[in-house]
Amino acid sequence: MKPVRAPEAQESRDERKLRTRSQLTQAALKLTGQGRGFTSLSLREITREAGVVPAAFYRHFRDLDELGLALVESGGVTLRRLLREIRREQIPPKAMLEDSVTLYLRYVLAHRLEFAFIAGERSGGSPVIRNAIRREAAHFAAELAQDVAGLGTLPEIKIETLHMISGLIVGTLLNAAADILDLPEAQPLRTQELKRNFILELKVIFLGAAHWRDAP
Amino acid sequence: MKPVRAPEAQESRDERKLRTRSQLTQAALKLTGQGRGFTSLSLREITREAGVVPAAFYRHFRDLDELGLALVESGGVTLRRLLREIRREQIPPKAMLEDSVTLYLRYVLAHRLEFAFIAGERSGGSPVIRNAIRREAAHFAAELAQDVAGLGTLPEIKIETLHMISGLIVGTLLNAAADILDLPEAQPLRTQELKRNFILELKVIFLGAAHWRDAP
DNA sequence: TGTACATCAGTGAACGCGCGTTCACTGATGTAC
DNA sequence: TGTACATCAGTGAACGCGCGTTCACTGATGTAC
Repeated sequence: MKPVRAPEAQESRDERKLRTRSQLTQAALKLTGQGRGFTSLSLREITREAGVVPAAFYRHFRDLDELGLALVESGGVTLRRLLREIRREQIPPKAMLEDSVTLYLRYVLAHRLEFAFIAGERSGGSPVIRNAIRREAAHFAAELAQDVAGLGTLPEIKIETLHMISGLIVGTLLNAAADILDLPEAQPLRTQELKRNFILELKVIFLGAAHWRDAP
Repeated sequence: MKPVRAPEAQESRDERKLRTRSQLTQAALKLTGQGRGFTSLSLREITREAGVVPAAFYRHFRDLDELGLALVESGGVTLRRLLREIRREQIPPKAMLEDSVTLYLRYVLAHRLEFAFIAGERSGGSPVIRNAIRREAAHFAAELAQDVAGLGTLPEIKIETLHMISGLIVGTLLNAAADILDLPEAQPLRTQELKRNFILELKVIFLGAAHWRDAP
C-alpha cells in the first residue's frame, strides 16, 4: 500500500511550484486588467500581488517578457477553446451569427482578463509580445476559415479569400472585445448597444462575403 | 520704425516656450515609436530626450497623462487633415477605393509616429488616454460617414447604418496601420502584401454595404 | 529712446522611494539504500 | 520500513540606480514710464 496522505493538505513539490507560477501569471493578468499596460508593470508589483518574495520570480521566469509570452500562450489556448465550444453547439444556420456572437460575448466576459490582455497588448505592448499575439490571432483566423469553409454556406469562395475575410473578422472580434471590456463594470444597456452594433458589423462582412466573386 | 532683429536668431519668449513644449511631445512620440507603451515612459526619459531638465516639464504639463492627451489631440488633428486631403483629391469613383488606400498608407507612413501612438494606445494604454482616442476615432468615423453619404453611391442606406459601417471601417483602418507600422522599417514586399490584403478587406465591407437593406 | 522693474522658462541640487538583481540561507520534499 | 543525504522553491537582506517632485535660483525677455 502506498503512503496515504490527507488529500486536501498535501501537494507534491511540483504541484506547489506550478501553483506559485500560476499565482504569478494571475497576478500579472489582474494588474493589467486594471487598465495599465503590461510593459508598465514591475516585477516587484507582480510578486507582491502573488504573495511571494521578489527573488522567487526567477524560479519561474527569466524576465517579464517571458511571463508575458506565457500569458499570450494561455490566451491563445482560451481562444481555441472558444472555437471548439461554438463548433460543439451545433447552432442552426439561421441563427448562426447572432447565437455565435452571444456565445462569444459571454465567453469574453467569463475570461475578461485574458481577453483584455490579448486585445490590449495586441498593438500597444512590447514588440516581442505583440508579435506573439499576432501569431495567435493568425492561427485563430486560420481555424475560423476552416470552420466557415466546413459550413458550406460560401461554397464559391477560394480558401485564400476565406483567410482574408477571417482576418477581418478576427480584427473586428478583438476590437469589439476591447470596446466592451472597457465599459465600467456591468453597464448592461451600453453593453447591449455595443453588442447590437457588433452584430451589424459582422452582418455587413458576411453580406459582402456572400456576394464576393473571386477573380478567376 | 520697429526695432529690427536678426530674424533667424530671435524668438519671442512665447515662441521659445511653444518650441520646448513641442520638443517634449515629439520626444514622447519618438520614445513610444520604439515599441514601448506610453504608460511605460518616465518623465525623466522624456525630458532627457527633449534636452531639457526634468523640472522644466512642469512648466508645460501637470503630469504625463496631460502630455498623453496632447498627443491624442494632435493625432486627431492629423486624422482630420487626412480626410480633407482625400476629399480634395477628387478621385474618380471607379478608382476611389484603391486610390484612397494608397493615399491613406502614404499618409500613415509620413506620420508614422502619430499613427503608431494612436493605433497602439487605442486599447493598451491608460483608461484616460484610451477614452480620448475612442472619442477621436468616433469623431473621425462620423466625418467619414458624412463623406460617404455625400458621394451618393449608397443612397438607400440610413445614416445610422452608415455610422455603423464607418465605425467598422475606422477599426479596420487602424488595425491595418498598426500591422503595417509594425513591420521592420521598410519591408516593401511585406508592405505590399498587407496593402493588398487591406484593400480586399475594405472591398468586402463595401460590397456588404452595397447589398445592405435597412430594416424598415 | 533709455531706464528700472516684473515676469517666468528653464536650472541644478536635493529628497525619499521603489526598482531589478545577487546572494547565501533554510527547511520541506524527494530519493537511494 | 527507516535512515541519511540531495534537491530546490522560496526567503530575506543587501546593492546601486533611476524615478517624480520640491525648491530657491538665474538671467533673458517683456513692460511701464
